[in-house]
Amino acid sequence: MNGPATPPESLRARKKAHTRSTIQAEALRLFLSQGYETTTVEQIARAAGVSSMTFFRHFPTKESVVESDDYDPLIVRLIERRPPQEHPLTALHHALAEGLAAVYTTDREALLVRTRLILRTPALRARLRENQHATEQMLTAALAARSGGEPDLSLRVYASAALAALTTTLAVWVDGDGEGHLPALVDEAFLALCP
Amino acid sequence: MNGPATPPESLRARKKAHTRSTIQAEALRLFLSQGYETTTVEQIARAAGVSSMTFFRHFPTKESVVESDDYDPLIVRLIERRPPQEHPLTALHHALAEGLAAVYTTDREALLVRTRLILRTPALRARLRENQHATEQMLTAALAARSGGEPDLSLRVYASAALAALTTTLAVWVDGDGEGHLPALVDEAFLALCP
DNA sequence: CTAACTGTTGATAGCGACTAACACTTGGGG
DNA sequence: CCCCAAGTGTTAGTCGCTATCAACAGTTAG
Repeated sequence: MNGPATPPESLRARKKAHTRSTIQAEALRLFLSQGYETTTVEQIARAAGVSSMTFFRHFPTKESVVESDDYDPLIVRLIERRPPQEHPLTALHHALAEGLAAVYTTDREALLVRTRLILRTPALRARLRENQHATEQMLTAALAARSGGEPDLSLRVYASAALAALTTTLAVWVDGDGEGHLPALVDEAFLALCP
Repeated sequence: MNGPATPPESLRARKKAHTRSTIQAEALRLFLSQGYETTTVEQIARAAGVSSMTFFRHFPTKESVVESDDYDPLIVRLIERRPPQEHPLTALHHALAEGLAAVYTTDREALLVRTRLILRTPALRARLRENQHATEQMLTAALAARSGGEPDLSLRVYASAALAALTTTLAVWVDGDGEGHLPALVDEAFLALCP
């Protein structure tokens, strides 16, 4: 049942991956050049040389085409690596800062462009918050596992507040057109939250 | 331009208000009995004895029919009443707690039912988060006005973190089917955030 | 090497949220 | 009493998204 009869190197898989990335690239290009709302799925599909049907076969919704890859597992691992007696907010601070720093140093420009698009498009912003809801529960679980306690109200508050602080920091960074040093802004945000 | 030629007591205005509240009531009833996604605007309109067009004349979207009335002005006023030297998070804590307590004591059951519906419906949750984005900016501005400072990163972090904590508290309250004492939960949440 | 199998795609049809254009009814003011 | 405008219904349309069916190409078994 689960045995992959087609190894990931097969021609079929490569073709599929190519179609997918073409759609994603064309979508981003169109969104940035003419706006998200005014771009139709039909246009994206045409630009990628496929039919609208194929678009939805690769992406469940129009919004999902611009979603970031899942950093959740990375963050969870970073949290579990923090010392157990460390305050939850401090642990979140360091784990999130570390994870973001990795993206910042390698993909700064892409991060700026995509974050700007997301934060300035209501539909994408809503989707982002929805993803954060899932991330929040992962963070809560990771915090509970680290300290050996239960995922109670305080841990959930820490997780949601930390994500809110991170998003706000990204918003400030984008508002300043990426002028400031993002890691420093993150530190400033968490410094305010847990002095 | 803005002069209300028709006083709010006119028959026309009363009819309009009546239609609006009928739509809202029927929508809520249908959402609770058969779910949000599976309820169509057409059904709501029929149940309210109007056409689908009329629905959209009163509410811009299907989601907006279940939106809470705007508590933002109330909260802003409560914030401005806090002593200027008080820590921003503490000021937000008391202002939000006070505002919520008013609703809690008078409309506890309605608050529970509506919050449950919103938090368990992805589309409504997204809309809630989108509203919070606007609320966040109002809170930031109110904090800045109170302290006479600028709406900088730290104030924005406080506002977003406080709203996240409040939402998380409501989620925990709803998960426990409204068993706990909501104001106590709010205090517990903010106690964790600013000890 | 061929035949059966499986995954990717396209065309068509359709639903539901939402909008625009036009005509009709009705309450309110002169 | 009559004209205006607010409120509504009808119709037709766009767009996101889904379901169904058929065609075709890559993969694998015999």
